[in-house]
Amino acid sequence: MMRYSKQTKMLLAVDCIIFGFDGSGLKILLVQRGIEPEAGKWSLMGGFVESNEALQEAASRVLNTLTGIDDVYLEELHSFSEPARDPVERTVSLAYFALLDINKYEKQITHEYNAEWFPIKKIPKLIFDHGKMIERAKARLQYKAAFHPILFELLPAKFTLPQLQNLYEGVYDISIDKRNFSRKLLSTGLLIKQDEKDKGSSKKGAFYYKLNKKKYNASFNAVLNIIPNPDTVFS
Amino acid sequence: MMRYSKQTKMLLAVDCIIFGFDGSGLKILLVQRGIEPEAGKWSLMGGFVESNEALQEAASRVLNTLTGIDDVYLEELHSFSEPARDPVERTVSLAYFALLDINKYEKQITHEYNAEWFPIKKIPKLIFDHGKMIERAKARLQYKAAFHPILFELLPAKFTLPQLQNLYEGVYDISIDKRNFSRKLLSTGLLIKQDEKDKGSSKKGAFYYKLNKKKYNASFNAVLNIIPNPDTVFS
DNA sequence: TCTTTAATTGTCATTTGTACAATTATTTTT
DNA sequence: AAAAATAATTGTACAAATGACAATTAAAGA
Repeated sequence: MMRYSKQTKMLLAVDCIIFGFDGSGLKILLVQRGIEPEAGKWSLMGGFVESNEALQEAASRVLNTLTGIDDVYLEELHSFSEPARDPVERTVSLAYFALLDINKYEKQITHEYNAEWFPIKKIPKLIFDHGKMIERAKARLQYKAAFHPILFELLPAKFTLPQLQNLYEGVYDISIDKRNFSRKLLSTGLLIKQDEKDKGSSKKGAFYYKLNKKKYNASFNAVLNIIPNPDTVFS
Repeated sequence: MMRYSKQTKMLLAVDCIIFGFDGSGLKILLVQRGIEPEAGKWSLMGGFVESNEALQEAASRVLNTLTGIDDVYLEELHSFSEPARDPVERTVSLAYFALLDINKYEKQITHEYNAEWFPIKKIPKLIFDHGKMIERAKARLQYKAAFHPILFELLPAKFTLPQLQNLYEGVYDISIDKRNFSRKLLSTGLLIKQDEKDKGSSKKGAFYYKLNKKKYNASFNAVLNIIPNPDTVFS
C-alpha cells in the first residue's frame, strides 16, 4: 500500500462551543476536563478525531456524548493550530459551535457529566486557547445572526416575541425598540402565531409563535436585517 | 514526556485556492501535481503541515513556494476531511483562499512551476475533492465581497473605475449600472483619485485611483453594500 | 379599579436603492 | 476640423427601508 512517507502526522481534535438559551440570557456549556494535564479545570467539550470519521462527525459525536442529542445546529468555526497550544503534544483543533435550547436538554446534560452552563459574561478561565475559541465564536454568532435567522436554533418550538427580543438583546448586549422589533420579525413571514399564550412572565400573557419551517429553510441564506444599525455592532 | 497515547494521528494538509485578476476576468491558479497518485493531473497548490508550524503558516509557506510572495491576503476557508478523500492515506485538509493581482506576480509564477491561470468558468477536472473546494471558495468570495471591500486585494495599487467595475461584474457574473456603481464606490471614501490616467483601454483614458489604506483598514469589517440586489446573488 | 405587560397601529423624517436621461470632457481616428 | 469612443458627472424620480417616538387597545392578576 502506498504511503506519503516522511510526512509528519499529528493529533486532530474538535472542540465545541455550545451556546444555549433558557429564556433569560445566552450561556455556554463547559465541562471539567477529565484527563491530564489540567484535569479538573474548566474547558470546552472536545475530543480527538478518530480514523474513520470526518471532522463534523467527530464534533457531532462529542456533542452527542455530552448531551445525548444529535439534531443540533453545528457549524465549523475555525482552526486553532499554534504548535504549542497543547503542552503535551502537538494537537490541531477545529472549533465548532452549536446552538440549542437549554430547557430541552438540561436534564440529560448536567446529571451525567460534570457540565455546567455559564452566562456568556461570566466565563471562567479556561484551559489552553479555549478562551480565544469562545471569543471567536461569539463574534461569529453576532455576525451571522445579524444577517441570517440563525438564533431560532436557540429557542424551543414555541416561543414568544418578548423571549425572542430578549435573545437578540442578549446576543448583542443592546436594547431594541419593541415596536420596530415586532414589526420587523413579523414581516419576515418566519413566524406563525399560535392561539396559546405563555403566562409565565406577565399577567396578560404573550402569544406563542412557531417557526415557519418551510420559509425558514428557504430564506436561511437570504440577507435579513433584524438588528438596528448593524454597522455599530462590529468593530 | 507525557503523551495522549492510543489516539490516532493523521496527516494534515493545506490547499490553496488562489484567486487572481488581470483586468479582464477572475482566474484561479492551478498546478500539475508532482507526486503520485494522480501525478501530472491538475490540482490546487497544497502541502503537508509540518510539525513546527500553524496552519496559516503552512498555507503561507505553500503560497510563497509557488509565487515567491508572502504579503498576500489569505483566509481560512473550511476543512475537508472525508476519510476516503485521499485514496492513499487518511489526510485532513484545510482549504485557504488567497487573493492577488495576477500582473504583479505572473513572471515568478509560471516560469518556476507547472502552474497556470484558469478562468473561473473554465476550470478543468481536478484531483480528489479540489473541485468542491473551489466551489466553496467562490461562494465565500461572493458572500464576503458583497459586504466587505475585499476585492481590492485583487487589484494593483493603481486601478481605474472601469477596471473595478469589471472585477465586480466578473465575480458575480452580472452587469452593473456604471453611474450608480461609481457613485456608490466614491461615496465610501475608499478611493483616492490620482492625476494620472490609464490610456490602455480607451481614447479618453480613465483616471487611476489608489486605495485609501487607512480608511480601508478601518472599514474592512464595516458592512458595505456594493452589489445591487445582493439578495438575488445567494441561493 | 389599578397595574402591568403585550400587541398593534400610526407618524414622520431620513436615508438608501435603483432605474434611467442627459450632459460634459478628453483624446484618438478619420 | 469633425467624428467616434469611452470616461465622468450630475440629475431625477420613485419606492422601500430605517429608525425614532406617541398613542391606543387588550388582557388579566392584585
